[in-house]
Amino acid sequence: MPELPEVESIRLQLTKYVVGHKIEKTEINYKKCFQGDPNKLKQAKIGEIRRFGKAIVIDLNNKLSILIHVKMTGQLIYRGPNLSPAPAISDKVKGGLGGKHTHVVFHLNKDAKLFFNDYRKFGWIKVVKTDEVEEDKFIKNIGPEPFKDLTIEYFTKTLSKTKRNIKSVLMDQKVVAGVGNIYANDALWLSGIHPTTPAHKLPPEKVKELYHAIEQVLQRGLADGGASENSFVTPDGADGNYQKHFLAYDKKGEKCVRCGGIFVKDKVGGRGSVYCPKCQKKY
DNA sequence: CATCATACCTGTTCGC
DNA sequence: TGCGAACAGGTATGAT
Repeated sequence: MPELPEVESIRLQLTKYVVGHKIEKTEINYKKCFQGDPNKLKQAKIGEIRRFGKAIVIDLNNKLSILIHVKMTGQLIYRGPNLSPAPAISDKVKGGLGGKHTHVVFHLNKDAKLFFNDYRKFGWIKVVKTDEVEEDKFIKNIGPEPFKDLTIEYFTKTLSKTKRNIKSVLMDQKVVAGVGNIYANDALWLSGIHPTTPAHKLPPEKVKELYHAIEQVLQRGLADGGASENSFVTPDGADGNYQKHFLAYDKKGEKCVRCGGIFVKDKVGGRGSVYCPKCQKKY
């Protein structure tokens, strides 16, 4: 569920469902994904839910916070009285809730539960002091947030300083927080830029177009509640909708609606990249 | 220092 | 159909 719109959808739903609940017990079935002392969470009340790039932060009323990164296939799913009627669990939740891919269960008061599922086991949860969230090694490395502190000036300056291909730069969390493979593919298509273009070769007007394209595709993803192409589900257990509106991602072999070219898929920066070779220009 | 390749896992899809 | 290879939305780490 990984990118900004997906994680923000998680944050919004968690804010609706788990804020105010108390953690009664933390059940850990896969120790490697959990850092910190789960016993310290006992009886803590859940306060604000924050997001830093693709990371979720759950603040508790005992000066501790729970940091969560779902990586590619992690899922946070709430079942309890704040969700009624609860939608059916999507079949993307492999093994269901409490099955072999459920690594952590936060047992909350009022018979509620928050499940952490992750069949690929890349995701992690850690307990840190709320005061020290911003100093956390992972959080500290996250760059400016789109719609907040990502400015065109900073973006232009950063791109001018690197020779890496623009696709890798977009997915670099230090450059822009929250952009991953789907939205990088779509933003590059929207701005008509070839993914292997060296970042520093982009003319200023193209950088500007790309900047706006990033915000546009993220905005669309947010409006759709994220993309459920693979394993993403929202905490109510349902799917998002952005997968119905992909611009380039997952369109290999299909016709480009802008120029009629055929989308191709290459590996760029170690990841699959879909683009239209006819109208996405390399600089 | 900057950049690239690989590893971490398991489930699904692709190609012969 | 069957079976192995390649791949999947991310990031840390080690190599170059």
